[in-house]
Amino acid sequence: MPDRGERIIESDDLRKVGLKVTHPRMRILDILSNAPKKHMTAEDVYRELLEQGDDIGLATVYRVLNQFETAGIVVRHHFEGGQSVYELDHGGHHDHMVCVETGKVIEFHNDQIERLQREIAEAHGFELKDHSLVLYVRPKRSKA
Amino acid sequence: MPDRGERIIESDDLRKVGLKVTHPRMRILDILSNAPKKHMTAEDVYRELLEQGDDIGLATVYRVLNQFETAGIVVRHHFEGGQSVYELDHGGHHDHMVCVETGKVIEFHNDQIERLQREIAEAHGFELKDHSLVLYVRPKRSKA
DNA sequence: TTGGGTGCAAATTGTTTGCAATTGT
DNA sequence: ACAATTGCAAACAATTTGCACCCAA
Repeated sequence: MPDRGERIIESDDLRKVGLKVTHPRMRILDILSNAPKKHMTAEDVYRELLEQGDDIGLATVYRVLNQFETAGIVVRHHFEGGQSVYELDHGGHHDHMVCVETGKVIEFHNDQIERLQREIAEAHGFELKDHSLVLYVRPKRSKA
Repeated sequence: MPDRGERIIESDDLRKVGLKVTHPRMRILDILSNAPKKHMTAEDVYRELLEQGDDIGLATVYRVLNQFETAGIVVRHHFEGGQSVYELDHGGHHDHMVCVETGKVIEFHNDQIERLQREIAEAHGFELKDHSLVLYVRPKRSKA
């Protein structure tokens, strides 16, 4: 099976963006790559590190995540509820759907919506630089 | 000209939702109704109150805005950049476009996008409860 | 009168930063 | 060796909360 853009990020990717290959950075990359949840808060990552026996400070987690964001290795999202959530940036842009009951995050992409957004911005004399779309959903009731 | 849903919110609206008609609440409603910016942060409202000579605490502004949100009198948005912004809820739903250069906020509504969102949620076995769409734009360059 | 409302200061929450010690290269 | 990186604690920013006093109903 051809890998669908799920390329694993490794040491070279860090060097490439001018970041030294340190233990904390590699561990955080590993967590982000292998964790069951693709979208994690800084605290999530921190707790996971502790559980795996790594003694890395929360401040470092924040610093590293910021550097990764700047380097384009992770994307930061601001869903409702204060904390930022981070996810590895595998390239393909997508939007999110958050289940308000389970908290589960589903990714999706819709070309038509993307195009409409661009058109709307244009129509108002603007150029679309970026956007944020989050659908808050709940499981379709069987009959309730 | 028929008023296009720009109904002014008054004392009765507060009583209706079980909130006493107090000076701070009325003043904040007034600011929200007559301010040049329709989208304000708690600090924006607070500063405006001070400028108008009202001596109302910042904590009260936050408390009142929260009560208003719960009561459905205002809507709270989380654009990029920490602070929450509030705007009077005049009923009609709309999304936002934020100019990353001037900070200006433009409202828009697009039925097609609304419909697509509902369809996407359905297609994933969910029911759309709410959504948040913000376009980050910049003035279309003349030639730069 | 009286329970909700307010101001102020102190407490929280999420995140950033200063600095001395540590570590990749 | 030397600059980059980390850990820890202190600093921050936005928002919330405890409590004694105050005011709308």
